Amino acid sequence: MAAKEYTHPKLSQVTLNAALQALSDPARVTILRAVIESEKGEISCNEIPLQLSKGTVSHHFEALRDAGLIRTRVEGTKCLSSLRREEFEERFPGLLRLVESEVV
Amino acid sequence: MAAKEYTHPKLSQVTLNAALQALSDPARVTILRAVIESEKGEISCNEIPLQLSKGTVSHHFEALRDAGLIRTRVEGTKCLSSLRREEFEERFPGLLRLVESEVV
DNA sequence: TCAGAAGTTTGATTTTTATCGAACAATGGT
DNA sequence: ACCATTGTTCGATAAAAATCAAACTTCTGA
Repeated sequence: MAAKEYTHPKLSQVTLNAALQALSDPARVTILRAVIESEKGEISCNEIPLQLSKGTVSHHFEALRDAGLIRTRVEGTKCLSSLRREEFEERFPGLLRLVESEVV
Repeated sequence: MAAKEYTHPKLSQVTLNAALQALSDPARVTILRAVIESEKGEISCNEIPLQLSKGTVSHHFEALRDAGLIRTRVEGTKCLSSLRREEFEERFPGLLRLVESEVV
């Protein structure tokens, strides 16, 4: 779908707790990494390597959005998400790095 | 009580997910900050400024211990917990700083 | 104009986590 | 020896989060 206008919080409105909460779910970290590693810096919902229903994936994207981690824009019938790297980094320095560097 | 010997994981055994999970609960963050700010670097369970039952507080301490955030030792009839700052910092650089610096 | 694709939303279910109160165990002081 | 203090553990309950399936919306392309 589309015509949906996504809302993105200012990073100043995001609490550390909300950020940690969002990052403490393995599925969301997988999604976030997929976003980060996507070729064009943008990825659509159904490109995620997870065995989860559409609804669930949609919820996880919303959670990441609400935590200020990603931004989403509509493009035709799909919606593309990308990392809000600079803003998030400024708000919570070093946190993204942990998620990105962690191998285990 | 005592005679209980607490087990502390090696930091290498702690996953980022477990650490974030442990830190994503407000009560545990409150406890952790109390540990950090305690005069002698050690604090006992019932010195925590929270309206939670003994059992619940005990569980939270266990969670922090399992996440490699604190170490606990027995001293007479009480048990004293302190921050595993260096080890945790080495494993997850910058994470503690966020918890400590966050005002909101 | 119609079918298919892409997400969202809703309602229900399951799983996980937090919480409490009570029973229990070890210690220290009296 | 007691008993109060300090935590732990257990069983039950409640609250929160994840998940799915199905219905729905919007867009695109035939």
